[in-house]
Amino acid sequence: MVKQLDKFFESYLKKEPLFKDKKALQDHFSPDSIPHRDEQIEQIAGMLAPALRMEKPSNIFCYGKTGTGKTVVSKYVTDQILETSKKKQIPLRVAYLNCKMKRIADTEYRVIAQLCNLFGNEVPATGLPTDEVYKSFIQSIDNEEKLVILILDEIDQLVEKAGDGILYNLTRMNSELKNAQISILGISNDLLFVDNIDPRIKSSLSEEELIFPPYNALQLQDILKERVKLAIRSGVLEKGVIEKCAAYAAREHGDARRALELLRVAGEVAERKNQNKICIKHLDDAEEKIERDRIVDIVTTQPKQSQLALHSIFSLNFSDKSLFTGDVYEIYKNSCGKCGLKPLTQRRVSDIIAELDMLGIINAKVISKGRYGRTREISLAIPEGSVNEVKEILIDSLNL
DNA sequence: AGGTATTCACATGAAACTATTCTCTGAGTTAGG
DNA sequence: TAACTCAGAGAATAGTTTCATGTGAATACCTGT
Repeated sequence: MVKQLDKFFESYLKKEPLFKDKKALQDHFSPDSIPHRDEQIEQIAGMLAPALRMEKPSNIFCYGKTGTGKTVVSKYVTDQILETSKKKQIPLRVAYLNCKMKRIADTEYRVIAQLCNLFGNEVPATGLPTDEVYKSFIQSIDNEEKLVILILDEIDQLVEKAGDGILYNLTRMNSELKNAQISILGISNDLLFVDNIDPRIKSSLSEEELIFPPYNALQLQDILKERVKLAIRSGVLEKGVIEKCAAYAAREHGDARRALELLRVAGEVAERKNQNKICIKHLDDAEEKIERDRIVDIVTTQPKQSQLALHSIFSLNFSDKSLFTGDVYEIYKNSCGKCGLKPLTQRRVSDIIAELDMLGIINAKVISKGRYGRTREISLAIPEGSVNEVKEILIDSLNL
């Protein structure tokens, strides 16, 4: 056994790796060139350029679906402008904040606290009144004349969770600042986002708007080719893989991130299977694996109560009859005792079911059964193959 | 038959509560001068 | 007297509970032919 393993590792090392630099296919990689986004780059650059003359740039707002290059472009442009400003000794600062980061920057307090920390003013994670943190933030940037460009990524998530008060306060902050000035560059995945915020905020926040259209298959190919050059050893890719990969991703509203992930996972699959080529078949495997991983990840990270609710749904799903909230709640209540959880109210379970629907684990559609009331019709939304795996996870985690 | 009214079984919203984590403050305590 | 400790008051936040209100269409109930 040991000898075999020994051999395995040795042959692993001897083998030519498929990847040259896997980083180039990963999420946070910032490429040197961004194909098919010249227009947006130019526009943002133009909008931010006044900063180099110490004039406050307009607030900018970028929309576009996921994986259309909003973040990459923003980072790229701000990096460049930062470099220039350094050369010319212009006091310009850029702060990037992803508002989706759980427990880091997803509430008003935490966003401001993060900003404080970014500007070197340590602020505790809790215990302080919010306006105290604002004061601290103002103090930390207003000590000298400078411009601050604030990139708020996934700003829609933030507003959804914490309301639009932050945006109001941030836009208003400029009038309180004596020396420094803040410009906001908001990035949103939700195209309808601005319609739901206070018009006053809207007008001050999106003085300039920018739309990132989805990539089409050809453009995705260009992006992939670009990255493949950096990431994968030449000759490893079978012909047609890039095309297929781009086609897959184009089908899903032109998401470049998805395309890159798909290619990376395909490579990993091929590597694990000990093959020296990445071929089209691996793409299918990759797609499956990504989906499976996503589900497993979601399920394992759910809180116990949600897991139990999910388990109840699973145990009822055998019968082909449609499944309603009431049924699930009954089973749920009964199972609570078994694994020592305090049963929640139906109100809460109803919300949990809605959450599970949002996560794409189940389908829960609100229907009216006329005389027999209104409820959610629930069914599973995960592929047959994963059902058992998920069940195992649930049983394990709830020790049923 | 055709039209209106009921009614069910939850959905959906808002507000209030609970528990946890953490800061700040000031009273009381301690140790050293 | 300065330094330290420790309890209590406040905050932020997540996760719920409580209370109130909303809702779509299958039935029940009329109505007039």
